[in-house]
Amino acid sequence: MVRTRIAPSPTGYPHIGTIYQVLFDYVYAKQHNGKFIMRLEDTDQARFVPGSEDVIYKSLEWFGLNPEESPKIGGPYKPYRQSERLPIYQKYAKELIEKKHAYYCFCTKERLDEMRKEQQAKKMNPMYDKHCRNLGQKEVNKNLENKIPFVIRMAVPENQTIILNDLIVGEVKFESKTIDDQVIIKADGYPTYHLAVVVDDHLMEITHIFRGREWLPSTPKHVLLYQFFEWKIPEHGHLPLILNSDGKGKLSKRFNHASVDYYHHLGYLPEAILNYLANLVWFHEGGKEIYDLNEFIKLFDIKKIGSQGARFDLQKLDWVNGIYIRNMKQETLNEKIMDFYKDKNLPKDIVLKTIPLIQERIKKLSDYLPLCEFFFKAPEKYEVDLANKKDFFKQVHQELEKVTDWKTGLIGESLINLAKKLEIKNSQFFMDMRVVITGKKISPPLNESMEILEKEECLRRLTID
RNA sequence: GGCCCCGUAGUCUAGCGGCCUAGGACAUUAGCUUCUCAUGCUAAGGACACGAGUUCAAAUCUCGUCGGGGUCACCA
Repeated sequence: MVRTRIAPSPTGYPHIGTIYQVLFDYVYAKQHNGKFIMRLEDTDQARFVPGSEDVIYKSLEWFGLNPEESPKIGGPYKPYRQSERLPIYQKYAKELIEKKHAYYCFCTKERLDEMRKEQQAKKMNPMYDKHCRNLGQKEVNKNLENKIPFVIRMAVPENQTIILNDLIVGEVKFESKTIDDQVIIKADGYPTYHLAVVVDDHLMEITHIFRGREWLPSTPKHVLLYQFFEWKIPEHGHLPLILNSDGKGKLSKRFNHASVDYYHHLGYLPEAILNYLANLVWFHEGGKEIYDLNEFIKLFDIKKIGSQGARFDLQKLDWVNGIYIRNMKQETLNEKIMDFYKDKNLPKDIVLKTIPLIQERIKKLSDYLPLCEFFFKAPEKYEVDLANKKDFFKQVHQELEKVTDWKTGLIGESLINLAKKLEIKNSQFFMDMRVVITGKKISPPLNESMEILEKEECLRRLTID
């Protein structure tokens, strides 16, 4: 039974990279009739941000990537919050100490800082000097009795080649001598990520670990821990990094488009974001680029995941999002727009009428109002100076008054006839009309818009002062 | 700096020794459609980082150089 997981930390608003990872966890699990679960990695008390846990659930729900087990809904492997599993980690850390695969370290922060400083001065790699690794049992006991603060470190073997067969990266080798004696239990008794992740993934019977490439360098530590415990190592798949659009570094919070929130507020569709994210690093043999989640579950082949980091391209996301909008049922788009502008109280019937006019003109929901505001209130200013065109509009007014059946076709007919009569080029004629009606040089089709606005309102807008 | 990963157009990629005159998509430019914009359709420009080697043949294999990224915490 395939089991995948997302293990976020409650440290703030979800990052788009988290969703990217969840996408592959979720899809892989679904594809193999497995389960996708969530575990909260809240072992860093210093970085804890209240409320983040809820926001994570909301985000996952928005994308439709709900876990089948989580801290909120529970499950057979509970608890799912690491802060509630402390005794478990303690137990396993003790086990490691007994097996001599870990040891107490009483070094002070000051000593470690100094040591690192010296190492750097000598251009050496900053690594723990294993000072406490060979402490005698007596001394250890004495320190423990005297309540000297300690951490527990893993005892990395001297000369061992650690081989990882990554589902995405392939075979990667590490030499154990380049690996630090990592802290696994902190002075506050909490485990570090490295211990907690290994223990929990094993206990929760996780079979496949998908995560960002930034984790690759710490994976040998995890492999070592699995070996210490004599546990089966789950499959690993290190996903290509998503880079900032300028290519400088991984997608970071410096850029607002790293946050899920950003897309929500701009009216991107979650299904389009997911499609874009999948397409960013994964290639469909048939060259298909547009596929929804269910289709992706059918098509996905892990072997086709790329190996380079990919820059996040907002323009392409816009393109994908535009396609999803164009393919949407009018009623659905109407609902989405109403929901997006729910605090504006737009009249739903009018919005529905405007949908056919704007469906192929907007790329995201937030494009709607800038394009359509004139339907709901008369323009307060014009993008073109109309001061010397009063007479012209008066003539149009007279002409349009005669139109009794206020329908697109008849409005257009009347307008074109007038243009001909006045010997004004259509382009000029309609541009002036467009500006007086909508206030802007760019708008949905004019005749259709005028029908929706209704005769009385249009005539009113033709009178300017 | 050590370790690890990676190098095809501005961006994401296809390519697995001859089918490559290097294919597709976004973006860009031009044209058509047209009352603006958008959609749609058509077309154009634009790439194998560099250098050696292996081979009858290299984007593709090897080595080196250069470049990019990740990571080196009692953070995850």
